[in-house]
Amino acid sequence: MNSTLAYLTTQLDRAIVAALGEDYAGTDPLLVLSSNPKFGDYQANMAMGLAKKIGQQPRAIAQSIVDNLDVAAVCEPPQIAGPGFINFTVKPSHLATQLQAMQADSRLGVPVADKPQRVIVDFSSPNIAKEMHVGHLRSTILGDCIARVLEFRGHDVLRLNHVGDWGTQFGMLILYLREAYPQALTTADALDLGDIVVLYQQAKKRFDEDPEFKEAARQEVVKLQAKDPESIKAWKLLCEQSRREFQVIYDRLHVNLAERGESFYNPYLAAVVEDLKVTGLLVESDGAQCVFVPGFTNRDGDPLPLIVQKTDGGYNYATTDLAAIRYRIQTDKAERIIYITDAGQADHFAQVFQVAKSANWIPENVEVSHVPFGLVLGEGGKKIKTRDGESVKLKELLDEAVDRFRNDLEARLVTESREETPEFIDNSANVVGISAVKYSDLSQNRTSNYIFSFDKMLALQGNTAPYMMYAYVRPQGISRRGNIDYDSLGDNAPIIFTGELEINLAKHLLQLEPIITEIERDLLPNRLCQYLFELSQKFNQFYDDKKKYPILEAEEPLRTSRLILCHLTAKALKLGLDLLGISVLERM
RNA sequence: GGGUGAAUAGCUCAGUCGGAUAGAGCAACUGCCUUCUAAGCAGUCGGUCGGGGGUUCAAGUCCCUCUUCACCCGCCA
Repeated sequence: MNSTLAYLTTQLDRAIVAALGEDYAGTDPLLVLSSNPKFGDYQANMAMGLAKKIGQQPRAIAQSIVDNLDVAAVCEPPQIAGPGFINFTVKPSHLATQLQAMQADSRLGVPVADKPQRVIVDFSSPNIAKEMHVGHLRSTILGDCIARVLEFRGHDVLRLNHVGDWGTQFGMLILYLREAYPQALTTADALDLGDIVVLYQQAKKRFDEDPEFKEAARQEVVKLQAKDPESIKAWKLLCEQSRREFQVIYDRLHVNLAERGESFYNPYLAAVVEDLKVTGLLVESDGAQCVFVPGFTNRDGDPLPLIVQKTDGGYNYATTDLAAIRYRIQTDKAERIIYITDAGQADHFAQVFQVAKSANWIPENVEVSHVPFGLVLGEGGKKIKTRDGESVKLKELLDEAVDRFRNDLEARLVTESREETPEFIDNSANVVGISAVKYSDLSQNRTSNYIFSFDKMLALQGNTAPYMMYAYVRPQGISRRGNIDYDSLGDNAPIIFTGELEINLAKHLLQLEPIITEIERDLLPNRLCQYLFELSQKFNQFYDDKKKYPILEAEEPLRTSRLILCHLTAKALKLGLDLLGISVLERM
């Protein structure tokens, strides 16, 4: 908790006891950030709720609490307003003290978690023998951001890529390749991944239409599961080729994660079914081994099973997910497991978690959560597709963002008569293009569907990556222009406020810590984006009023004070963007 | 049919534990560069928070109901 908030909570608790008696000790003061700056910085809302209980007017209750309240070390005298709100305004002297502490702290006042946890973030998870497409974007970007926030807070994070590298799909692909292009099964890189994807689609069509092919594909899966050397060799070739292609994308996105695909859990699948049998949860239904848990029904209203072993003896993804939960808890010692997949899988995960709980596989101290996200849609809210109706490849989407920004930049350089090297243009386009794609996704509440728009994400104004990156470039420009080494400004220089815009900026800087701990809990990166956007706006307002707030031209000690505000803003923006997985540029 | 989620300004979206007069950005219009990058800033315009009921001192937020949309619903993942 933010130290100001903690202080006010403590003092309010004392005042409540002094005013209303020991019975009211521990009453939640309902202390929150003010809804409107004109009401100050914080407001306590408990007086209205206490009114009926105590039988007094809420304003009278608020008054008696304020009469017993001592917050003079931090705040101006509290004000009672409206029906009984208690409003607090933080003293500039306290802001200055806190900013100095922030300046002296390499973590900008964001402490390491009290109890670091072993956390697994399961994200990205593309399928082998398919190309990464727009559908993998959100999981990859959100997962990376969430992992970064947890890592920054000192948690021991294991980032896992649960790739689809097993199952029915491989039977049909291997079978089809044997007919259509047998070299692909024995020779590395005999086909481009793109061709394999096309062949996969043909195989899938055949699988759906031709019962004989379907049965033969099942036999191929059996061979693969039985570790038939030829099948295993083909499987490994396909996985290796896909893995290299995925890595190209991850490198471009600066995303790190460890591949641990579905096949990893194969040795543990039989035990899952066996243990479910022992616990008495396993039921045979239409030849399949199932678990029924309450609350899940099918379209006829009958109980919906979680099938853990198919009629043909094979296992499916539910079995793999159960085995993965067990492995992650028992072997990886995870205390928090986070699955970042689309909202369409919510029912599946709810069911899998429920089964795991029923089987007592999830101890009290372990939290398992599905972090769902909405679909990526094209403009107009329709499914995003190419002209041919195919899903858009991630590579092409990133290329287009980079190209569009490069064109914008080059046009701007011409109109501004600026000369920049090809390396500068190239690097800027790459960093801004990729950042724009990431930021536009992260800046929306992940739970809703997201309309993908190059024009909006690359816009130079508004809540976009370019705007934020530009806000960072400005304080960096000041340090260059003034030959200032921000790091040698020292930790003890006085912070002086001469106006409202400076104070607004200072107050916002100090909200970094509560925002980050909030995201650690709620896993909603858009809150961080909102914070950074507002920080950028507040800095720009301060920066823009050159007459009232000169920086390099100011007299000491004001000059150093303002340079510290610039430095803190730059550091907060850089840290915040880094937690989003976005790099900054020193010059744009 | 059942389940889940959504519906807020012309468009794209925020809205924290229920708190004061519902906020941004875009678009449209108006101002501001001799001076740290104007990729910026200031301002104007724009709302029955899908409809109806309820709970509450207080509802965009909680409950019920209706409408519309999206996604999911036995051996794919």
